[in-house]
Amino acid sequence: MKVLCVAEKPAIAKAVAFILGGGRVSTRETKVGWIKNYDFDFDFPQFGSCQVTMTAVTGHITTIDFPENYGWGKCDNASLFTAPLLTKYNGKNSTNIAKNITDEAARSNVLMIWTDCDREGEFIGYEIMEQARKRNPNIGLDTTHRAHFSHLERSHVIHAACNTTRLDSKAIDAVMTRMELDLRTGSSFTRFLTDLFRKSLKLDGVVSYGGCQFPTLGFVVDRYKRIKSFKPEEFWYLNLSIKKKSDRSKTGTSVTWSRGHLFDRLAGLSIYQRCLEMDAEEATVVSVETKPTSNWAPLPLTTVEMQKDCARIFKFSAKQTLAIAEKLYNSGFISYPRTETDRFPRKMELKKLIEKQQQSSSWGQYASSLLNDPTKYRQPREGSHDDKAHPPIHPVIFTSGDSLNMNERKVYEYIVRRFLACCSKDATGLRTSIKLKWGTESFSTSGLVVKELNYLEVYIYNSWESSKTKIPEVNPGEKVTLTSAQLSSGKTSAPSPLTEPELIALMDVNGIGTDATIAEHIEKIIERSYVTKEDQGRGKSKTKVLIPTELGYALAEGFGQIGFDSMSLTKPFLRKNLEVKLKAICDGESSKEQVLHEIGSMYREAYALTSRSPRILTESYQKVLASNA
DNA sequence: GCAAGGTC
Repeated sequence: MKVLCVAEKPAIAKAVAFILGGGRVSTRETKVGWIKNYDFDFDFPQFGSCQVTMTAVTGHITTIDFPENYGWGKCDNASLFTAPLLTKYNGKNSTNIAKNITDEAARSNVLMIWTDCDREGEFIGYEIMEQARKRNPNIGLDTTHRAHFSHLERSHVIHAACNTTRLDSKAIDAVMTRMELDLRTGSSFTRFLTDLFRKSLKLDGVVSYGGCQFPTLGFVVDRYKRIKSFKPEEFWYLNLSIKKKSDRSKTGTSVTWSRGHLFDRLAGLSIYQRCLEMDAEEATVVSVETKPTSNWAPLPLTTVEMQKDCARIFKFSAKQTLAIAEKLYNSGFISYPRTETDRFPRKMELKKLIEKQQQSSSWGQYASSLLNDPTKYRQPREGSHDDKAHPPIHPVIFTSGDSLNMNERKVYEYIVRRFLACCSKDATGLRTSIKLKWGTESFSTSGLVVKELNYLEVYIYNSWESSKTKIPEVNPGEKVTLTSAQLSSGKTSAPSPLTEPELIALMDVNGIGTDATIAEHIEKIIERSYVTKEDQGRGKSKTKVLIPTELGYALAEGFGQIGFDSMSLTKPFLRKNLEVKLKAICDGESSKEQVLHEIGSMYREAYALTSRSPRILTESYQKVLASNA
């Protein structure tokens, strides 16, 4: 028997081949430099002793498009909602990648899919099968084997090889549905918008619509509008400071009013006067409580967390961070950088990874202490996300960083420190809380004493410090002197423009894009001149913020005025709705045809509305220009 | 010249 195994990426093919081949693997080159064919023997319980070839693709092999006669300007845009679709190779290497599969499959009896165990992986498996059956008619959905694995631990991989199932046709249908809807809606609206803004407003460049681009823009515009419409409000609060009676110093400890802020000055004033009348000199300690507290070590690292942190710590864009992480991955220094998983598989040998970091002159000692001191190490916390395809991001081998540039070194160091931190105990401290009563009002203050830094010793990006000003040592029932008691006022301040980490977080929770694409969508709306990135603040507090351009603002406002059942294209609901329906397909609760019809007709209606009243969009733009003039 | 999803 001859078995052809195909993985989603070359690194997986190599790793699986060397595990199954037990080290006896011969390598053949292909026409595509980075893809190799690995030959070895393996005993599958399903087929007995087999000759195996393991190879890979690099993600999707094919993509969908419209036929020639539906090109830009050659047809009515609305016809794109019903136009026929064709499948074509995705980029110039795909032809050779596909041919390698076809050739190898022609000489094999069995096809076994080793793509990532997620929705897209299932579809890539289907694409591989389609190439394989071209010269091997025995291969089909009901004969193709599917290995299920989520990491590359040896016994897990062998178990996957021996316990194959079939490709999941529901997941394949869900991906087909997504692809078709994205293409039809994206092309129709993009052609319409581009032509409209070119003709009536002489605007250059492409004005694109994409189901992820627009909600991303919407988040930026939303924040901008909140800032624009912000009106500061005055508020009042009791501003109280106290000190122990025996304390001779003049300064007191400021305590926080339980009512927070009052927006009614007279109400504040009457409370203030009542308290003054009751006691203008002292307040009473109600309770003093000292409790152990902890500052939690971080969860295992996901792509989105890495991007948010690198933006916060190093001011890198999400795209820059991912590009650097990809380079570190391709050099073998870190694990696969695109993952949603924030829990390590229980069986994974984390201590072996820590061992490799002992040679570092910066964090090596800490790594050693985790291994040698049993009170230091702990199994990482487990988050609630698991993409069933990749483990959390972690360092694979140590590098001194000699072959890396400065930014690559920073990201590598961050990934190592994050990994060591999540294998560490939480930081611990003692928090003392004091509750006081002055007149009718309650106040509180608290102080922190850090006891053990633990993970913070290695995770230098977070700080948790003992309170600078010591809180007074008082007892319940004790009277304390008021060093000041005033009714103070302040003004609410406007929200800040959206930062990239905030945008990433919004996209993540609203299901806009994936770990691999969030950075691209942000980049895309900048490239389209819908938003710009601007520096805000100076020195250490300098951050980059996202501001909508006139065009971006006008698009969001214009589409907001066109009511599609209150489902504006710039809001995340439509995309979320699509995701929910795709999941329904995967769960067998809906079908490809049903979802294509439901969502497709919604977009067709939206397109009809928009194309019937193009002036809403152009006038929205002119209005923005006029108001900024 | 259009989308979003993989990956190099």
